[in-house]
Amino acid sequence: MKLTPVMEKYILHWGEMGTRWGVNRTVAQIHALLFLSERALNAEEITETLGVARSNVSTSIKELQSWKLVKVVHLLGDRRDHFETLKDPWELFQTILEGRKQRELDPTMVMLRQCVQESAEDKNTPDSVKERMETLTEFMETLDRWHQQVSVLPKSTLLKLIQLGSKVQSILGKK
Amino acid sequence: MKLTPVMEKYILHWGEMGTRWGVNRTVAQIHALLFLSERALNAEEITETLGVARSNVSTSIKELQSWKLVKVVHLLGDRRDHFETLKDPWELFQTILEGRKQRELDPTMVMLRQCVQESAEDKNTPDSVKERMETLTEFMETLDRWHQQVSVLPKSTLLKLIQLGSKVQSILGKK
DNA sequence: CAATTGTTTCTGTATTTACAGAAATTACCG
DNA sequence: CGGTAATTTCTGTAAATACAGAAACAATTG
Repeated sequence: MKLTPVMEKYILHWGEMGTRWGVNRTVAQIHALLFLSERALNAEEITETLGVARSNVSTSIKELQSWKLVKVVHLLGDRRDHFETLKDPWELFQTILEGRKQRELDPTMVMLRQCVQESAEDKNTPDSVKERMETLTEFMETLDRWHQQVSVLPKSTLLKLIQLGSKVQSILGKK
Repeated sequence: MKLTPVMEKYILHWGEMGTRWGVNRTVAQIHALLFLSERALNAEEITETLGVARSNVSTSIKELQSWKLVKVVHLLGDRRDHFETLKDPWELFQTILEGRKQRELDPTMVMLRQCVQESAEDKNTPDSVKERMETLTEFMETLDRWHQQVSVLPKSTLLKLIQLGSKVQSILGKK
């Protein structure tokens, strides 16, 4: 696939940011490429366009699939896998948020619950520590419940909520 | 500072997760330690408790300060800096969110605006690509405005909003 | 204005992560 | 059931990151 300078700029930047987002450069670059591409691309095309090893593309796509950001499609008369990504920014955002929650929050919530449990019958751990762990656990669980409920709302509702901005305050006040 | 097994577990886990959160182990461990600690700790105490090099503590604290997660306090009759962190989960969450936005979103928004500008008078870049970049830019700017407005709302309002969960839908409907 | 105490920056090493190229595996076709 | 195309896994190397210990720097006090 041929890239114009702007496209190249976009892909390179996305790649740089990838490391900050918790994925490696190639993973992020592939995502950027697929995001800009009008059609699904096969591994070979990705390899050539980005100038990375074929194996690297394979591994990176698996990673993107684990994030549910890329899916396979097939074209009639072509044996090769073709890949495409979500094009809608909102869906993209939700998917990434979900992935990050799973990787960055869920394990901690498990650990916190264990800590709260274990510390219950623990005479040595100061009460202040126990309390702090409990407060944090509860906060994260509240946040989690909120996320669960909100994530299933229709996109239009969420968009409305976001457009509302700080005006939610008045609406909440009335409640 | 003496650690009980639960505290150790918490700190070690926090350290492991740190890498996923975009900071290194020591940075995250120090944050965990300060979060559990009842009083502000000096660098020496942190060094001993965590068993890391003094210099490492110094660098890590600077990093935590750049996140606005740690601040210095002084005790009467003690020349040494003492460090403490936010204890309120909600404030913690907001601060981390703010830091991540700055590091992970703001640079991309700058880049996107440039791309949109540059592609305006660009004959080679396909329209579909331009449109996709524009849509993404607008989405991120909407999200950004929302964040700006919401971040200044009082904690109580936000907590109310979160407790509400999917019930916002009915309230929005009425609007 | 030495001596002491506290803090930061520098330097080299160890660890981790990313990735290319080769080898192996799998799927498909005549 | 060979043969070929497509994909994945393996292996070694390169690059990036984390960190200890040393050196340098700064501030405070008698």
